Amino acid sequence: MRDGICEPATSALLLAWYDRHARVMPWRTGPAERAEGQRPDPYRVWLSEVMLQQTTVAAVRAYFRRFTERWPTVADLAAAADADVMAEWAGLGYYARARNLLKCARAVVADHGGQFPGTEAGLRALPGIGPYTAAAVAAIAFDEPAVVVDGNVERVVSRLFAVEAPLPASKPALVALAAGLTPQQRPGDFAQAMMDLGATICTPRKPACSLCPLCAPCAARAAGIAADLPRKSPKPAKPTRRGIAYVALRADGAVLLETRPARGLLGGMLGFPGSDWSPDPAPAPPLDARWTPAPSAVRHTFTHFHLELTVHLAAVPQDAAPPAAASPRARPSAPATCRR
DNA sequence: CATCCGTGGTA
DNA sequence: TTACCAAGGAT
Repeated sequence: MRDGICEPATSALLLAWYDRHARVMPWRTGPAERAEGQRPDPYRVWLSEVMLQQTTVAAVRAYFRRFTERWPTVADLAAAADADVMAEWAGLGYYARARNLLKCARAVVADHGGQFPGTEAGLRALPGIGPYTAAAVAAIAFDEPAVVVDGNVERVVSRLFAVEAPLPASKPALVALAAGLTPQQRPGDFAQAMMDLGATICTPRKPACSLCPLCAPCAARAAGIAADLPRKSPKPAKPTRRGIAYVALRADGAVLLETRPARGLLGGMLGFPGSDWSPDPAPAPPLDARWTPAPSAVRHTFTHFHLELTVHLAAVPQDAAPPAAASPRARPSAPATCRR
């Protein structure tokens, strides 16, 4: 962060708006607490920022509450069993975040005496903390004037300065422009204000420019192209993969699940045994039984491909056991019933 | 640089 | 129904 090139007028406009319109969220400290000089808890800020990576506030709220109730401190989380954390994260997506969450908590306890590093560089060195999260935690929890750039900030800045070059190539230019806006005072509030603005007013489609505190200085608004920015380079189309999932039902209600390999797609999560996912999957039943295919397939779309799963069902006896190597790397789970 | 990695909401 | 989008990081 360099000093001397900020734009006080714009950041002041935004902070004044934030003081009136900041959204209330469980990981934020209220104005009253801050008036008494309290800083946000770095553990809660970090946890919320990791959960919020590519994930909406609405989806995160319940998960954040459950995590902080079950593991109130980073030391509590560091002492948790892997399977408990993965199970608590189930449904939130991007499961590498949960694996790195545990690694990070354990590194904070083992290498930093249970206290999060207070600098951007120190945070950046921890697992699962990249440029965005390091800057966000440094600014919000430690009052460091770090340059916080997420998807919201990219959008706000590209419009404010009418940057027409497409993402992702324009990212460095947008970061430089954001650096010029970032104030030395209240950098954490500024960062959250930019993100609140992007989430509620400077939205991807139909931005509410008439309500925007930065309407006056906004170049895209003046040029009538706010809704067209930021431009983005076209993305390749998603291919379709197919597969077979085997659901073995026991009379007592238990279902056969396996723990997936620790890395890769859905790594470390529980799942049904199944075939590979490819254009032409080979059948791979986990045990001998009278498998009956379900009439219609289950469709799901991941980040980069469509999946069409055919479900095969079978009732199995109480003492049924899959061969030790039913699946090359996955391992059978203890008998389980699904919660969701 | 590009690619891989979920899920739910929305137009 | 489809495509895009959301407080990204690791490799």
